[in-house]
Parts: sequence; C-alpha cells; structure tokens
Amino acid sequence: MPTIIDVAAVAGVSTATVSRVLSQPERVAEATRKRVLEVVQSLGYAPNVAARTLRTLRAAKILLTVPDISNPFFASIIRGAEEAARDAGYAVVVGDTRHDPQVEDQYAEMLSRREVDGLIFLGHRLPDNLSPLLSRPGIAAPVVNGCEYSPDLGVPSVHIDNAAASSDAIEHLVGLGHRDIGIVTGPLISPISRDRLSGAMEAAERHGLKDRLQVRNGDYSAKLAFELAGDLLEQNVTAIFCFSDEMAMGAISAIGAAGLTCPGHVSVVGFDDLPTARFFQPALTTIAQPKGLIGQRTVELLVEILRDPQSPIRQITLPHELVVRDSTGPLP
Amino acid sequence: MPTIIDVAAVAGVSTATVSRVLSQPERVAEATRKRVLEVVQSLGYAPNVAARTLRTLRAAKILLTVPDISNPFFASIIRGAEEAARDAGYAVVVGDTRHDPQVEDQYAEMLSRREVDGLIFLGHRLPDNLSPLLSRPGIAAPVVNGCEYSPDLGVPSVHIDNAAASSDAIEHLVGLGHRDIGIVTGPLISPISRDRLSGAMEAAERHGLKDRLQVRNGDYSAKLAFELAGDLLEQNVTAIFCFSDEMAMGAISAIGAAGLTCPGHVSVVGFDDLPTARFFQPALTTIAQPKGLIGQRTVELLVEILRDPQSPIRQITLPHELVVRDSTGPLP
DNA sequence: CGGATTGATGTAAAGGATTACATCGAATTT
DNA sequence: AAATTCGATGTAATCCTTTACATCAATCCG
Repeated sequence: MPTIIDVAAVAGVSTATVSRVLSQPERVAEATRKRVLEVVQSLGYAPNVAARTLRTLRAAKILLTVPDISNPFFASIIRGAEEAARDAGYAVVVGDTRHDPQVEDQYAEMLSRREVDGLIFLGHRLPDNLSPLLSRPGIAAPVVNGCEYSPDLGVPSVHIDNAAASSDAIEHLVGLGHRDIGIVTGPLISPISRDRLSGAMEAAERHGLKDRLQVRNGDYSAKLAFELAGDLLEQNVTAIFCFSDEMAMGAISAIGAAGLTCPGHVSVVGFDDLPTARFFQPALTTIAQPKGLIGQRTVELLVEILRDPQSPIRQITLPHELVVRDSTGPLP
Repeated sequence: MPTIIDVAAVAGVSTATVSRVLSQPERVAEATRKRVLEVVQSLGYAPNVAARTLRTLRAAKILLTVPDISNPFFASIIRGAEEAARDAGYAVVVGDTRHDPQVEDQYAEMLSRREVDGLIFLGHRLPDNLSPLLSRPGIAAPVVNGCEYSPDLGVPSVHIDNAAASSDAIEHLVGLGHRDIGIVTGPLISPISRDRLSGAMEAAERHGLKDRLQVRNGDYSAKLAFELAGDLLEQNVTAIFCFSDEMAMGAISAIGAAGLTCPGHVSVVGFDDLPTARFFQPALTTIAQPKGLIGQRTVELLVEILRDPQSPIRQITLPHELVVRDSTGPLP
C-alpha cells in the first residue's frame, strides 16, 4: 500500500505538495498538480485516514446509535441523517444498541476515543460515560438526542410533540363515536411513551372518558401487542390505540384471531407510519413522524455544535400528522 | 482530553508502561498496574484510536454495506455479523448504499484508506475500486459477499441455494393443485433473482407448467408488486410467488383491492421470512433464510482471511426452509 | 535597477500510541 | 561470591499525514 512519501518520490516533489494537491489543489501549479495526480492514480494511492485524523484531530465521522436496527422506523431517520451529514462533510457510523445499556456505553466510548466527532443517540438513556463531556451547564457537548426528548438529560434534541400527537389519535377515535378505548403503550421507562400516555389521558379527560380508558403496557413488539390486544378485546373496547405500527399490526392480528374484524368491529390507530403501514390489511390509520427530517435536523444541530463549541443547548420540535386510512371507522 | 503522556506523568512511569497496563496487564507489576489504572480512571483517559490504528496498521473494524437499510431483512444479518465481530475483536461499521453504485464505491474506499480492515457487501455488485486488491487469483482479499453469490466475482461468499429454495416454493404451490402461477421477481440484474427465477422455471418444467408461468419483473418494493400482482390477477393466476415478503404483502394488498381473498381465491408465497411475516393478515407462507447465521458466517470468513492473508476463496451455502402459514391454500 | 510582493514549493515539527531493544536490580544457579 | 537469568521498566523509533514557517525565483513598482 503506497504512502504519500512514495507518491512524492515518484512525482519528484515533497510530501507537502502531494498533500496540497489533494486537499487544496488551487495552491499548486497546474503542471505539478497534473503530474502528481497522475502518480496518485497509477500507484492507487489513498491517504491513510488514521494518520490524517491523528494530525487534524478530526475524524469527520458522526456516530448514530439506534435502539433496534430491525425497526424500519429508524431506517428513514438514518437516511435523512446520512444525507445531511454528507452535505456537511461527515460520514455516519450506525450502531445498533439493541436496547442494551452496556452496548450503548460501548458505542459512547467511541466519542472519548475520538473515533468520531459527535454522537446522535435515538434511545432514551444518556450513556454514563458521557457525563464528563456534559460538565458545562447550558453549553452543548457534541451529543444530540433524536426522538426521545427528556428535559433533564441536558442534551440538545429533535422530536415531535408526542403528547399532542397522541391527543390527536384519541380525538380521532372519539370523533368516530368510540367511548371504550384501549391503549397499548411502549415501555414507560421512556419519556416518549409517558408523553404519549399523558397526551392520551388528557384528551380522554376532555371528553369525560378518562376512567373508561384501558391502558396496557407494551414493549413495541407485535407479539406482546397481540396478547395485550386480546385482553383488551375481552374488556369490550371498540378501539385500540397502539404506540407503534408494529404493535398495531399485532393488535389487528389479535382482532382477527378473536373472530372480529377491523375496522368493522374494532378500530386501530398506530404510530410511526412505517412504509408497510399503507400496504397492511387494512391499511393503517397512524401518526406520521417526519422521519427523514428528524435525521437531518439532528445532524444539522450536531454540526452546528462542532463548528461552534459554545453553542447553547437547543430543542427542536417538528410537526406530526394523523394519517387516516382504513383501520379506523365509526362505532358499529 | 488527556493523552498517554499525561497519564504517564501523573503516575510517574513511562508511556510504555501505561500502554502495557492497558494492552498486556500481566506484564506489569501489580502495584504499578494498580496505580496506573487509578490515574487512568481519574483523568478519564481513553486511548486515541487514530494513533493506535496508525501505529498498529489495524483498525479493528469491519465495514458492512447493505443495499437498503430500511429492509428489515438485512437487520438480522447485521445483528449476526455484529455478534460474531465482537467475539473476534472487531467492530462493525454499517453502510447504507441505497443501491447506488457511487455510494458503494465511496464505502469501498474506506478499505483503501485503511479505515477498516475488511469489507462485507450484501449487494450484487463488486465496487470498481476494489480490483487492485483482487489481483491474486484464487487467494482471497479481505472482501466477502453475503447473500448474492456470483461465481464470476472471484470473492468468497455466504448464501443459500436460491434456485433450490425457489423450486421448493413452486413445488409447494403445485402440490396444492395450482397450475396458473404468477411470479414477481426481483431486479434481474442481480444473480440472486436470476437463480430464483431459473429454479422456479425448472420446477415448473418438471410439471409441464413452464409455458403457463407468468413472470413479472419487480424491484422488491411493495408498491410495484401491488401493480404487477393486479396485472397477474387479470391473467387469472391462482397463485403468486414473490421474491420478497415485502412484495408478497403488496401482492396480497392487490388481491384484496381486486375484491378477492387470500388464500381463498389466490395463494401467495413470499421470500425472506421477515419478523412481520407471521403477523401479517394472512400470515405469510414464505422461504426463511438463516439471516443471523449469514451475518455470522460472513464475518467468520472475513476474520479468517484477515488472520491468514493466503486463505483460499471459499463459498459457503447455508440451508433455507419453506415456512407454510396461512397465505397459501388448495386450489379453489 | 533595487527592494517589495507574490506564488510555488520544500523543511520539519507535531499528533498519540505501540513496541523492539536496552537497562537495571533482584533472584537464582553453580 | 560470581555468573546467569528474569522480571519490570524506560528509551526512542516508528506509523503517515498535515501545516506553520522558511526558502527561492519571478514579477512588480517607483
């Protein structure tokens, strides 16, 4: 594998000139530049990234950790993030934490080791080993949270208004005449789930339905949602609001298993608007999040911080949208 | 951010000793080790990865590129790969190429720049700029292909027997009495799709049905599959075999849209056995690939090559399985 | 025509960790 | 007790690139 020294020798110039040809070509004379580029080409030279990073103290990489890479919800966020990162001259490293705090910490270590310049995490937990970085109150460290806004984290974040979105879902169901509504939440350890739950409760209260609300604690999996929905059906609910599309699919599966139909007997609202939501049978009514935009904004926020280490801690709220399809209908 | 020199100074030892404490602790006296570790802890020291990589010429990273990160099929492969990589002392960097050759090449550059030690690619196209690495015939470069075996690539690979799997699907449908079978393929540029198609054709031929086979060229998306399936239904097929579960869902959606039912009027077989396949309505009959195992074996193969640069080029074929659920039934 | 400016290129010092080799004192052997 | 071995630690070269500063020739101006 050739080094910059080999290139310099063959081209008959110094390593400084080769380096300039590659990073600031306009500062090198036309003829020299051409000659060097030819040598680079013929030798197949590519600069060693480790050496460059060591010298510049800049890895030109952003780490993006997701709690569950098999969840298609995160895929669109990743895409949005990658595009924005490319525009800003950064590459994105994706890490799958599988909801495992130990793995989260492991990934966060990459920041301490300067393997990456910044971290975007989509989970709800701030890795422990980041605390030394977060010592300047009010001033942002190169760490941004996506989706799971929690005020006490002291970290910039990008998210939707989960309580309002959840309220929209309940309003929609109540508007269709439903009074006995079941809810399948996500893990309540995450603020996102708690926000959604409180938004739903408030909406129910506005209609005097708070006591009739049946809440079950899910984990975003279709499997558990299937069981919980079966339970809710025994309580004679006529509508189920699930905090994810995947759980909504599990719930609809349970409705079928109980010999009922959706939306004929029971309506279901999901959350996320996965790509498959519109092709599911019945097509899901769901809350759409601006996934690509979330990815984009988290990166922009992070890049801003990297450019100006004195940046303040900012929170960005993006709009959501209730998408009405075929899984909800009027009270039978 | 403290360096090894700071740690050495505070602990009153040389940098060599600090380095040893961290990488080969048994070579350092108990007392010294303890003292150094305390200083490391109190200063929050973490070794600079760029410097280490530069010195050791080993990045301890494997790049895994997937053509479409939003496809849950790849998620399980990624998981399997990450686990195996961790066991072998490597981290996995995931790259989403979006089927874009330019992005593929861009990622492959990471290998030339020594940003990663090896590359696993799940697409069907070998990045151009890898050719200098592949100059030793019969001897493997640190590049492994997953899923898309193509003999002319000259690269080790891990895959299932796609033709046989496809044949199994057709045999299943024929066994149920179906004679008019439609097929929605993947992009035929990929050998995987061609293998599956030829496997299906051979199976059809065995039953004298080759001429009745209706083939449509899909792109793995539910959207296009929806349209193509509509077209097939007009040709009065009673069964549709799709080369992915996502397309199978699109096809079933089209069956419903045409006022028919699945499996009542039309049977559908998918491919991949995505996590959602069992919760779809009706639960999908599909070909399961050992996804986690594919990820694991590609990494093992790559690590073998990294350990012994003289390794031969090996191909590994893993078993598949036809999973029969509710989307297929006897000819009405 | 001499001094100042400009543009192109070279020199060499980082940047932080690893490790071959050297050193040194203590333990062991003869 | 001298010679040898061994374990623990230090010294310093090395990995490759970037870039501040130095150098040099050519051009410009009065």
